[in-house]
Amino acid sequence: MGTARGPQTTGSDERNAARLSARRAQILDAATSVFARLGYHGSRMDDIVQASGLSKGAIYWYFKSKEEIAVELVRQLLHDEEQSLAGEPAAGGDAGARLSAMADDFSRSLRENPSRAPLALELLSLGQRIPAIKKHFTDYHETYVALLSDLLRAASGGAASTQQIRAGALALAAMVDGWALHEALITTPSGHRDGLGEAVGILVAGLRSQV
Amino acid sequence: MGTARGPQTTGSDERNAARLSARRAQILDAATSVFARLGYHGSRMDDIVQASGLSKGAIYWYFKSKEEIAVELVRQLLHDEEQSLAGEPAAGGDAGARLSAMADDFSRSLRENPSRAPLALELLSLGQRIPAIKKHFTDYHETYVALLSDLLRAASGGAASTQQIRAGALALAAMVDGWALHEALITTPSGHRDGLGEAVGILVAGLRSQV
Amino acid sequence: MGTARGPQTTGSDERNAARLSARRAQILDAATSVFARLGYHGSRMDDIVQASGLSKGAIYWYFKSKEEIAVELVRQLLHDEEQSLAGEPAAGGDAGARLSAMADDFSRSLRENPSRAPLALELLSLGQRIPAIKKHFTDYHETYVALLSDLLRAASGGAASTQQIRAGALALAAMVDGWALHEALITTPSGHRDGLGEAVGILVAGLRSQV
Amino acid sequence: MGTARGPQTTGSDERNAARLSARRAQILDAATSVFARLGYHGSRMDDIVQASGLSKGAIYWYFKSKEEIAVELVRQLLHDEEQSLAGEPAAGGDAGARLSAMADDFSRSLRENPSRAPLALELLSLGQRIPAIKKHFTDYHETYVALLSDLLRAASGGAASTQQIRAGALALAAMVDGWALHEALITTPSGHRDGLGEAVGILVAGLRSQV
DNA sequence: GATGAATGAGAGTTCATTCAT
DNA sequence: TATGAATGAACTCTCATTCAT
Repeated sequence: MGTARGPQTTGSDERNAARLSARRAQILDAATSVFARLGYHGSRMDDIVQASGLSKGAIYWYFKSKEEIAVELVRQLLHDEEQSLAGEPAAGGDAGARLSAMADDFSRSLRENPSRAPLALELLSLGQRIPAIKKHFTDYHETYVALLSDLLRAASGGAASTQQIRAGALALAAMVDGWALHEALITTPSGHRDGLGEAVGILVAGLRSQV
Repeated sequence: MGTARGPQTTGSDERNAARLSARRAQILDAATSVFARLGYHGSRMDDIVQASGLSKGAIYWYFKSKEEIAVELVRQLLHDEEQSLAGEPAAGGDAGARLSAMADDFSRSLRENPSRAPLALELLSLGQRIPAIKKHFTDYHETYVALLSDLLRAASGGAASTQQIRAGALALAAMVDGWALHEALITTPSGHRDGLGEAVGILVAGLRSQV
Repeated sequence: MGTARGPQTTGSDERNAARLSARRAQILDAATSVFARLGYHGSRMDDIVQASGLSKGAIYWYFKSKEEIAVELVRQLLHDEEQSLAGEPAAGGDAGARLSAMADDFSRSLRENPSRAPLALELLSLGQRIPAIKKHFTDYHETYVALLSDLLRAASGGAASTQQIRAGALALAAMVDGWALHEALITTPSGHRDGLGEAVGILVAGLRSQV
Repeated sequence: MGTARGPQTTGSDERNAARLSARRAQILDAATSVFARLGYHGSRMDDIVQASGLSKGAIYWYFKSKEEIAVELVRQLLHDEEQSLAGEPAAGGDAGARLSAMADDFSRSLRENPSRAPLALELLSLGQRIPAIKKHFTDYHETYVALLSDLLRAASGGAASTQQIRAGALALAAMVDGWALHEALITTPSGHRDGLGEAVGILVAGLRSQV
């Protein structure tokens, strides 16, 4: 009688599961481009409907609200980010060089995907009102800072104190997010590309020089 | 003369000018606290009405739209910020120490005024859809980076190249804004207060150590 | 497909088309009575909502604005009017008698539908600010004058010049609309019903008597 | 103590009376042009304020509401009209010719003062919701029809019945107002100027030809 | 008398969400 | 499952009117 209120896992063979995640991905893709273009508050559900090629009802079948779409979007973006972070330390080699490389990678990805920074800023500011989003960012931040700490410790060659390592890691994390923020918001004719890796190098050198 | 829309500048003696700016300040103060608490999109004009103690009509007498309030708010905040920046270089002394001091000041002000970072993040993200706001941030950024460059040049004792100086200044600016962003968004039980000044010191040391 | 705004024409079988025009008719009927009663500017969307038995959202699903409702109302009223005009000349017989009959019909319809003249006046005056409405009236007027010219030519038995025919047709059209206007606006205790047909007869006689 | 609620006649010497009517005229002039341009509902009190060169308070000192301005405007326009009508019959001569002349005068005045017809239509439609305006139009109409009846009686040379005279007069009045209405609303490339006088001539001829 | 800042009820419109089919 | 028509609370902004000065 009653119609269930979301995607059914009951009696779900693999077909169902596949469709389910395909649909959700379809919706999240649409939301990604729409949010990046119009911002969360500037986007109407109808925009997502149109961009996804699905119907309004379908959207609400797979997500219970606009907010839930944003939350899931953040979860997925940060999950992917953590995945690629997880691959990082596996690669051996000079820690300082790896930090610089990570910075350059990040810098390049901002340039290659121009909607990334704007979207991130949009979602970041959403975090202030949506606890689930805030939690995801906080969790990711923790992981990220831990990784940076490890790399900084290795890169500083034992010259820096634990407190300095922590300060450096927090500063690096802030620098990276701040860089993205400026990328999204500041229009510079000259452009400030490619300086991030260099800055990381300088900071590492500073840590190393501590007596 | 005719009363068209908004406060009259015609025949304005000092009384009028005083009332005008008092009213605008009253409204901007209200908007500041409301935006900080609820966010721009979460704030209704009625919230500002209530917080200001004025009537709806009065708000629209002094500002033509909600957006204009936000723009003026940003303009004023950044104007004040530039003013206090302008006082900085006047003080002589060690440039490196001054940079650290600025960082600590900033860090402390975030702590003492807990709504500052959230409000900033909110307004920052507005900049993506409101060109006038974006322009204000861009202009401020330019000034800020120029100041940081001067200080870094002095602090590095000639050891760093122009390019390194620039990268460092951009990195510092990013670090500061990113720090505020994390302050607004990341809930850490331990807290990461007071690390900013230290991080700046490390970065300066790094610049100095460049051969 | 996407649900953007307004009823879908995509995949519309007859059911859909039927519902669509039923709903629009429902809204236009409501608007007709509300506009007649309160005038366009005196009517609130909520009045139409209430009169239609639909919700506010439904109204805006079928019409994008209050103005569009008025435009469509005019379009439909004049379309119907043209339809009944089109039937006129088909009937043979004495042209003069037919003109008088048309006048009497018009006169009677004003009496039988007391809200017709007030509504017409309301919409007429809207035409001054809404170009689409003005266009509809202009087009209708052209058709109407052409028909009157044909009838007058036939009725005058060749006695009148082309210029006189045209002047007479314009005068007749003006007389008819002016009659409605007075019906809507002038409160005469005696009433001036039934004089229109007679007046038309006099004018025709005048045309015939031209040497 | 208490401030009176309108222009004072107390202690009024002629100076006061003169100022009073000058001010009211100033306001009515402004309202005339503003209403003609924007329509009654499209005009804001601020528009009248601006056009009059007075202050908002002054407007409300001389008129108690926007509606009262419209009412007084109609009263004055129709009063002037009646005045010039009153001069008409004084001039002797052929009644038919005089009717045609009146029509031509009217036609010319519409052409020379292009805002007249639009303004009239606007005020006419206001009459439907503002009883005082309706009353003014009704009274004027009565006077006008009486005059037309007199002229038609004289012009018809006794050939027409009282009923025919009355129908003719009502028809003429309708024709004239309808003509103005079309002037305001219908955009014809060819233009239909100068046909009104001719049409009146035809109608008179028709009355004369009645046996 | 005159000014224009201030009021606040209410207008048209939007849009996240629901639900009959 | 899927659709898109329907809902209605809530929004920003307007503007006739008032009143302290």
